[in-house]
Amino acid sequence: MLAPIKSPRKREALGVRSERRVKEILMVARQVFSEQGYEKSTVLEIARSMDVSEATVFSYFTSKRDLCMQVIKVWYDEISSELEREVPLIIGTRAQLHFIVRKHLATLMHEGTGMCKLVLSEGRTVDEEFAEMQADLRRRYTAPLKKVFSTAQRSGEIRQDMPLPLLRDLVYGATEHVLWDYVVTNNKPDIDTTAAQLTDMFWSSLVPLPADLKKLAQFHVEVADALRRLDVPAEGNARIAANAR
Amino acid sequence: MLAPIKSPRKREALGVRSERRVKEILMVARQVFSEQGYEKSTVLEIARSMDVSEATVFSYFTSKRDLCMQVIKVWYDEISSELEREVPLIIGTRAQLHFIVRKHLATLMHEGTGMCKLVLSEGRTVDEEFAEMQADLRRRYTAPLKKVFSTAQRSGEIRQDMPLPLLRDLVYGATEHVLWDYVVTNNKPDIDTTAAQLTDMFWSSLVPLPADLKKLAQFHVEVADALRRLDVPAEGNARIAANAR
Amino acid sequence: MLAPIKSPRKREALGVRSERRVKEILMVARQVFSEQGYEKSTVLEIARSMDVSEATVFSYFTSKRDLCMQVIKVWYDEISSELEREVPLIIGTRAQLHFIVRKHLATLMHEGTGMCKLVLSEGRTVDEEFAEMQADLRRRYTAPLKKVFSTAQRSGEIRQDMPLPLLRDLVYGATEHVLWDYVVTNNKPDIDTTAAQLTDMFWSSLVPLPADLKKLAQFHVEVADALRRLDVPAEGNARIAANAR
Amino acid sequence: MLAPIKSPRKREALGVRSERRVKEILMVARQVFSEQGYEKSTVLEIARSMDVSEATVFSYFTSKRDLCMQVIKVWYDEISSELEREVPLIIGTRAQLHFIVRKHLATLMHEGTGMCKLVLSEGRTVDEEFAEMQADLRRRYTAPLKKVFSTAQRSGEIRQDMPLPLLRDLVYGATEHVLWDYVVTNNKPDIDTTAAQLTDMFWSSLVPLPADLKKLAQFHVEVADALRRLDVPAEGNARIAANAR
DNA sequence: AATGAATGAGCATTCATTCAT
DNA sequence: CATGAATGAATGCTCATTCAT
Repeated sequence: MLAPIKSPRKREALGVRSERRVKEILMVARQVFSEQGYEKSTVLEIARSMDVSEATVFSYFTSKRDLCMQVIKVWYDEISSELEREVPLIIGTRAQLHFIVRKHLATLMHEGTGMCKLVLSEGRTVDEEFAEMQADLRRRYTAPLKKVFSTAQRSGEIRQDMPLPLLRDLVYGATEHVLWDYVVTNNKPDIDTTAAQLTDMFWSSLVPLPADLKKLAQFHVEVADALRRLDVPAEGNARIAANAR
Repeated sequence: MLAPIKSPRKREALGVRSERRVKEILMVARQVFSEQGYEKSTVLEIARSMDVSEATVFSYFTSKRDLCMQVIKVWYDEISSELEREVPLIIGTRAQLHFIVRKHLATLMHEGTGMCKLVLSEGRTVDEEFAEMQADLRRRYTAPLKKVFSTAQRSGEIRQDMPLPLLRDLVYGATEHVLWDYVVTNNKPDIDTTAAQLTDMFWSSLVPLPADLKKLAQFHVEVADALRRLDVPAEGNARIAANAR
Repeated sequence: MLAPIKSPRKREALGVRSERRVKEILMVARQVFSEQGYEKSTVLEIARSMDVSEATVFSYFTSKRDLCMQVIKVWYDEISSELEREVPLIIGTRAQLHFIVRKHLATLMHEGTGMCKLVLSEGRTVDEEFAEMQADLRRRYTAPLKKVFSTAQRSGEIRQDMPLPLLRDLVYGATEHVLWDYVVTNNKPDIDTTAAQLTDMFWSSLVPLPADLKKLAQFHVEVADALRRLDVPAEGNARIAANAR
Repeated sequence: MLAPIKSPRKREALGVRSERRVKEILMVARQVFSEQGYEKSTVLEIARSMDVSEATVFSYFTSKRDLCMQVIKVWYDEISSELEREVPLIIGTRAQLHFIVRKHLATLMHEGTGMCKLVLSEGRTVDEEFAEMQADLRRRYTAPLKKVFSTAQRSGEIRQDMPLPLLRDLVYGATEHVLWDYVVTNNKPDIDTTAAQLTDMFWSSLVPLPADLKKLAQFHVEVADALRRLDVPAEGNARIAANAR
């Protein structure tokens, strides 16, 4: 099932000079793709941006899609490596979660809305052929968080009644939604604040609620509800609720 | 005398037959767009799928983009209407949240991965010109949840220290990430289970965690007392655990 | 060789009401064609301008080209009729020439650059099939001038050593070139002045120069030339030349 | 960041091979355009006529209109250059006029009715965007005649009571009307005869008609006298006819 | 190693024209 | 008589991709 990669003979014999070229092209391509999006970018434009002919680009990458995927791959590889190196240095599940969330936000926002779009949206469109590669990249990228979570689950630090993928969806979904908001509205949120708030909420979701507290909270909700139904302003309750964090 | 915008063929005063046609085209277009994505779909294919000429399609919609936007708009309008009608019938914030999450999951998964892709990914790509319309649709669509949350915040039922947009990002982000997982892996998760789990986690994030749990206990005692005075037997024993952050 | 006119059965049985319709359409079409030019005009626009469907237009005219040709024909017929009626009322060859030139200028400039363009340029483009009709219209249109000239030639009032068509080319060519200038630059020249000037020049060309005067003029030219070659400023000659009308 | 105008493929740094191609395309395009007219010609046909793909043509010219304009421009440039070089070599205003008229006739008739149509009719239609360029070409093309006339006017050799543009309209208008006749009737007139006749008529229009012919006679007498004093025998008998308006 | 040149395959969009009702 | 609806047939233009040099 592996995409039958048209083995580019040329790629084999790449010397040092060539490696540099590849990186150069990837850099420019990242720039162009993230500015215009995949469909609107043209190989010509990429080539021209580095004073090279289209043909040259095609001698290093088999296709436009290939090039785009490499761009995305580079991005994922970079941040994945960093995560793999840095996360283990953090102590404490919550702190690790916070670190990952913050990093995700920060990295994607760093280059403006461009990479956001590319990784979050365009990357998704670019064809089935690369679906597997995408999945692999994504898997590696989310592995650190997954590891954090599975360890924490095993130790009972976080709730065990939720499937791991769902926890991942919670974290990345919410975080990326924030990023997408940024893309659409172009309002750059404060990274630190947002990361803290997100982590806070995630943590609330993750932490195992002791049965009693849970019951208590539920009770609180129900009473408040009942009061509301009686048209009695539940001022008192509201005040109780208003002092968290 | 300014360049007279050549209005598309007819479009006004649609007869009954025409209305049917419009709907027919929208249906087929939804199908095609959701299967292939916007860029890879061609108007020709849409036309052929309904044994009609390309020109016919263009006599009902001014452009390919117009058509696609209408498709997306119809989808949003439908589900938005339903939400606006149904959510108020639900009693209780948590139940409303659950309803919305479940509905979101169910609706988008209902037609296979197609509409997921279209709404979640393509919908995001299709051009600046429609950005505003997209935003409007989205705004209306998320309005019910927003209202639920803002009401609940005002009453103190959910925490007030989180900005509304972030709460929305939490809910829609996580939910849509689950959906996207479905798109990528093609593993359809169980809707009810997932909705329940997500809601559970969201609720944990949303519920106000009183910093001073003693206050909560005190509240319990007082309410129990009050109830006793009303001859209503109160249940629930408040043993307080101290692990909330 | 006559263009096999697709006999429009409909046209035969046209009642009075229909005649009115035909005229109505022709009016609107003239408007549209002259504003936008043939290629850029659409039947749809013409139809809409009179709140009728495209199909209706086509039930009165076999094709867009037909319609355009009718528009041009109407224009030619109108002005031809007028010329045929009015020219004979004028007395004197020169006055008749002046009248025709002035009328040509005035009529074509009357409706702005639109009809100029249509009659002078678009009319020429619209297809070989109608070439003959065009030629006929043109022939009838130029007939009055031709008659004036042939009469004057026979009587010896104007020179007989020039072929009639060339005289016609002289008059219409120059006049229409003036009109075209107007189309291009959009500077409307004064009709009376221009007509007078053109007629003046035409008349000089037409009038038979008595051999002696001709020789004299030629002599004048040669002497002036010779003087110039000697670098002697021919002030005297210039002064002599400067007092004509 | 303004919408970056996607420059057409190459176009800069044309190699030797390319230059040849450009000329080749221009030649074929001239052929096609002049045979069919702008609107009816298709780039495809031009491409096929030279066994090249449509895309190739578009890689040398940004658009169909661009191509057509280049064709027209080349024609104008060629003849303009020739005129600029040749006219100054001619001695005598009348001879220069004759030369220009003859050249205009000859050049346009040389390639059959094709270039006539293109330059005389299509050239006028092809869009506002190129209006200015057209005007420039035309200006340069008519400049030699204009110069001849303005010099002759200043020296008093031709009448000064007519605006230069009108003189130009007279000459080019009549000449082009002759050409258009050729286009319509396909009867090729004899170039030399026609040029001579036209020039003759033009000259009659241009020559200053002294209001007081006596002055002219007097001038003749004086010059004759002067000549006699130089022992140069003067010919020409001044018998003055009185029919100049 | 680099590229100039060429192109195949598309693709959205327009409109005159037809015809059943 | 009028027309709503449908469409066939073009057409200009774009770009990823190939390949000889």
